[in-house]
Amino acid sequence: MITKKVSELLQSDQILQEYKVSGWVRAFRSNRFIALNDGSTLHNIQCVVDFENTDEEVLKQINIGAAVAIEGTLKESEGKGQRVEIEVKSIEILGEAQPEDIKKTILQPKRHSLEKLREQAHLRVRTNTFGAVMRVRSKLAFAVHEYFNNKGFYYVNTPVITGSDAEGAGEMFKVTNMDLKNPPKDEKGNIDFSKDFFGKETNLTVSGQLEAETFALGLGQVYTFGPTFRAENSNTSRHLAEFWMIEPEVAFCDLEGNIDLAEDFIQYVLKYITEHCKDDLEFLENRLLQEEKSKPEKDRSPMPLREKIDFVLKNNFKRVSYTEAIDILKNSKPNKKKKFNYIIEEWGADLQSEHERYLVEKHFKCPVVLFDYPADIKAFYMRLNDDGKTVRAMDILFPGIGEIVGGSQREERYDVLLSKMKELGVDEKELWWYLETRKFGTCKHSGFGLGFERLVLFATGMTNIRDVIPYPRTPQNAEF
RNA sequence: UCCUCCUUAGCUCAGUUGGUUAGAGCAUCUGACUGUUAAUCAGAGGGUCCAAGGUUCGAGUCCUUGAGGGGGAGCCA
Repeated sequence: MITKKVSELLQSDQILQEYKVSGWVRAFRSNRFIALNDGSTLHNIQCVVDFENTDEEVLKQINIGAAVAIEGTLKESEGKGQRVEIEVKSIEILGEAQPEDIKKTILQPKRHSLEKLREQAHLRVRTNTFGAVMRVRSKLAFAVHEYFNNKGFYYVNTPVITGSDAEGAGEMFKVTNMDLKNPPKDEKGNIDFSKDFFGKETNLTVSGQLEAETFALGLGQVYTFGPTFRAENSNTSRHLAEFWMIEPEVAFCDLEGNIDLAEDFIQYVLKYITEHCKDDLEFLENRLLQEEKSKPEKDRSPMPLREKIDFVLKNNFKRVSYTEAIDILKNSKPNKKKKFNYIIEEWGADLQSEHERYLVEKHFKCPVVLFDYPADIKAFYMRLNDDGKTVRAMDILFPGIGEIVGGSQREERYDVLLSKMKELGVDEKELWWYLETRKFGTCKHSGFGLGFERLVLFATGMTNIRDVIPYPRTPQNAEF
C-alpha cells in the first residue's frame, strides 16, 4: 500500500490505484462524504464511505476534528466540485473527537473571528486561513535562505543572549539565573551582576547587527535570520515582543548597493511565493475580499492581494531623500489644512506614521525608500554624510504596514564612530570589539534589518501581526 | 503607556426611555433522509448578561473601579 499526502492525491493521475492517506476530518456529510485534510494543502480530499457496509460504531466516530487513516481507491469523482475522490475500503479512527467538545472550539465548521482563533492558537493551524498563512510563511522563510545562498551570502547565527545594551534599539529582557527573591548585592546595596551566571548583566538580543558586521568584515556577505526580542510596551497590530528578523550585512557596499539589495531581495521572495503558494494566495485574496465587504470603501485595499504583490515585484521602489520628503509633506494638502496631528514645519522633524502613510498610500502609491535622514534622529553607527548633518540611513515603507526595512551604511571611520558614541552616551568599553573592527582593515559596509512577520503580513494580506506567527508574544500574553 | 470602542448561549449577534419568564441564526443532542459540497427537514436542550462595588422599589440597560480584547498613537522591524 502506497502512502500519499492529500496534495499528491489531488494531483495524481493514477486512477484506480490504491492508496493510504491520513488526516483530520473537516466535514462528514450525508453519512458518506469525508472531507479530509492533512495540512499538505489548503484543499481537502473527498473520501466516500460505503456506510451500508461499515460498522455503525466506526461511523459514529467519524466526527469533525477526528484523526483517521483511510485506505481506498483513487477514482474520478461522481459528484461535482472535485476531480478525484477516494473510494474508502477501510477506515481506522486514530484519534477521536467528541462533537460536544468540538462545538466549544474553533474546529466547529463555521466562520470565526481572528480574535477567537488567537484564543485557541493551538487549534487554529487546522483552519483554512491560518493554515494558508503558515504555509506561505514557511515558503517565504525558505526563499530567504535560497536568495542569500544564491547570491553567495553566508548564514550567521548571532547570539541570542547579549552582554551589551549597545544599540539602544529598545527596552530589553533581562537574562539571569539569580534568585530574584534574594539576589546578591554589592557594598552599596545594588544588585551584584558579577555573581550572575555570565558575570555581567545580560539581555536577550534586540538585533544581531553589530555581531553580523564583524562577520561581514571577514566573510564578505552575511545574513542573520533569527529571533529578536523587544520589551517595549507596544500594543499595536505591527509589534511583537518576540519576532524574527533578517539582517544582511555586506562589506564594500554603500547605501545605494544596500537599497538595491533590499529591493531585489524583497522582490525575489515575493515572486517565489507567487510561484509556489498559488492556492493559498488565491484563498487569502478571497478571504480578504470577503472581510472587506463589510468595510467602508475608503478602508478597502486598492488592489486584490495577488495584484498588490505583483505590483511590488514589477515596479521599482520610489527612492526619496528625507529632504525631498519633507518638501513634499510641507506642501501637502493635509499639512496645509492642518489635518496632520503633527504639522511639518521645518527640516529635522521626525516623521510620524501619518506622514509615512501619506507618502506611501496617497502621494507615491508604491513602496517608498527614504534615505539620508538627519543625524540627530538616527542611531550612532550610521555613516555621517559630508554635509555633517545627515546620515546614510534608509527606511523602506510599505502600504498598510509602514516600516518593513530599516538600514544604513555603517560608520567605518574609527574617529568619527568613537566621537559619535561619546556624544550619544554609548559605552565604548562595552563595545571595544565593535570599535576594533574599525582599526584593522576597516572598509565601507552596509546592511539592513527586515521584520519577517511584517513581510508575512504583506504577503498574506493579514492585518494583525499576531495572526502571522504561530504563538505571538505581546505585553500581558505568553500563552501556549 | 495614552486615546477610543467592545465584552449577553459553544460561535456570531439583537435586546427600545431602567420594568414581569433575556431572544435569533448557526452549532450540539434526538429522529427522518442519504451523491453531499457550510447537505436538508422536524423536535429538544443550552445563560454567573466579563468581575467587584454603587444608585434604584426594580439593573443586561445608569455610575465607579478592575480585567480581557479590537482600532488608533508613541517606540520600532
